[in-house]
This record gives sequence, C-alpha cells and structure tokens, in this order.
Amino acid sequence: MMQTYTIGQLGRLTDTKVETVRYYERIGLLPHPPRSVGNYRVYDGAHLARLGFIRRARELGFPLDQVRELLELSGQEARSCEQVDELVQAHVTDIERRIHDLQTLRQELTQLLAQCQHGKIAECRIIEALQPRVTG
Amino acid sequence: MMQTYTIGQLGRLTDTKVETVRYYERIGLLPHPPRSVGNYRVYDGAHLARLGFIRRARELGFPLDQVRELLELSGQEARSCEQVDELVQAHVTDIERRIHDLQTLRQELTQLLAQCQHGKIAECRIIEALQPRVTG
DNA sequence: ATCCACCCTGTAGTCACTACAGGGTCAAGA
DNA sequence: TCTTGACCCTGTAGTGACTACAGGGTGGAT
Ligand SMILES: [Zn+2]
Ligand SMILES: [Zn+2]
Ligand SMILES: [Zn+2]
Ligand SMILES: [Zn+2]
Repeated sequence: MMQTYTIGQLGRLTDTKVETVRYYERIGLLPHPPRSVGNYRVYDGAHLARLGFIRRARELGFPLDQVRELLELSGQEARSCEQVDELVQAHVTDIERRIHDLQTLRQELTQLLAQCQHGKIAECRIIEALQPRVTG
Repeated sequence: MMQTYTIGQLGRLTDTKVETVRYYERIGLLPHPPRSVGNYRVYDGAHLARLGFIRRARELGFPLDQVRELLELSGQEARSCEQVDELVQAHVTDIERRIHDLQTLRQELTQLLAQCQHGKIAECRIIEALQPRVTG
C-alpha cells in the first residue's frame, strides 16, 4: 500500500530536475533506491521527504556539504540543537559578508557611472578607472 | 631599453597567480607573448597594462566575457562610451538583484534562528522548517 | 657542482548542477 | 499488432574562473 514514485514524479514534487536527483544519488546525498524490473528507480515517501529537505536547505543557500551535516543532525532527535544553530549562524555571517562586499562594489560602480560625461571612449572616466596606474 | 617581465614578475605586479596569467592566455584574453631562448614568456609594458585592466575589472565583479568587451571598447577611442555605460549599468542591476536575494535569505534565516528554543533537535524549529510538508 | 627559485606543459579538481548522446521501457491509441 | 511518445537508463562533458598538482627544464648564485 506504500506510495511509490518514479524519478520524474519525485522531481515534479520537489521542483528538481531529474538529472539533479541522479546527481544527488551519485554524490551520496540520496540513498540508492531499489529498481523496478525495467531498471527504473523506485522511490518512496522517505526519499521524497529527504529530497524535500535537501531542496529547502538549498533554497536557503546552504552548500551541499552543510546540507549533508543538517541531514545528519536532523536524524539525531535526542541531541541538543546547538550545532544546528552554529551552522545556521555561520551561514548568516557568510551571507552578511557577501551582502557587504556587493554593496561596496555597487558603490564603486555607481560612482564610476556618475563621473561619465557620455563623450568619446578616449575621455571616458569608466575606462580610465580601469586603466592601471602604469608607474614606470 | 624596453622593460620586460617574466610571468612571475607580472603576477606580482598585478596580484595574479602565475597559473591565472597562463589561463588568461589560454582563453585568449592575453596575447601570446614572445618567448626567451629558454622558452620563458617575455612580457612588456603593454601586457602589464592589459593584465592590470583585466584584474581591476574582475575586482569590480565583471565576468570575463564582459571584461573582454570592455577591453575591446577601450581600444576604440573615437567611439562614444554609450556601450560602456550600458554594460556597467547592467552589471550594477545584476549586483542589486544579488544583494536583494541575499537580504531575503538573511531575513528568512534570522527568523529561523529567533524561533529556536535551544532544546532537543526533535523540537528544533530550524530543522522543522526544513522538513517539507508531506501532504499525503 | 649543486642548489634553489623560477619556468614549462598538460591534466584534473573545485561547486552544483546541466546538457547531451545513444540507447531501453512502458502504456495508450490506430 | 504496431507505433508513437513520454518517460527512463548510463556515461560523459560542459559551465566560470580559476587552482593544484605532476613531472620535468632553466638560470643565476655560491
Ligand atoms: Zn557614458
Ligand atoms: Zn563614459
Ligand atoms: Zn538552538
Ligand atoms: Zn533549535
């Protein structure tokens, strides 16, 4: 009576390309499912849940090795969630650093754009700013 | 009397790894330099300037194919800088989109962290939020 | 002569997929 | 029964922008 799924169905349910599901299996993130007589992969609800977890974590920007850790931790129900916190907090810090870097970049580029007088390339401040100071 | 540089010197002057300089040559971003009798690459000031330009553009986050366009444009001095503007503006827009995406992510994660009660993993809201709603 | 820092080529690894090529399976309709 | 067409299989290679070797050759100083 257990519900089963083909790889395509699993993909549709989790918004995952079929190739990606196979990729997750190849790198050991999803277990090898049993096969049908025609050699098709046969998934069940547990696979669906696990893939859903992976995809949600990916949406939240966790790299796959951190997803792996989160999966590992999620199975140890009696344990304290301290490590989960740490992992998520580190990820937030990383995201904040990336935001900061991009804001700096945006600032620099916007300043360049503001200086451009829309003339010939020979006088363009943007191109000029890219020319390195050739200290000779 | 023309100044020349080995690949290592060029790398030091532009903060570029030697492998990266060779990589730029391989993909046609830097011209093949002449070689010494011992088959060493021999660079001159023009190479140095071009590599400097590439590295500065990379620091500003331009992908290599846009760097290629910028290099192309920078050589056409009589032309209007309209295309330069467009390219840079598109890049800024892209950066702004990335900032926005990261801020959304940060918000989601921060909310998750705030909900965690620091108990057992079985009750952890973070893990819970990653479990997909298994709608039968 | 020997050392060491530097240079050479070529290949493979990174991350997280994605895109084929070249086949096999399965259910439905004519 | 035959044939479509949607789906599945494996294996390999491509993406961006490098980075890291392995296994050798070169050049200058001691
Ligand atoms: Zn302009
Ligand atoms: Zn301009
Ligand atoms: Zn906690
Ligand atoms: Zn918790």
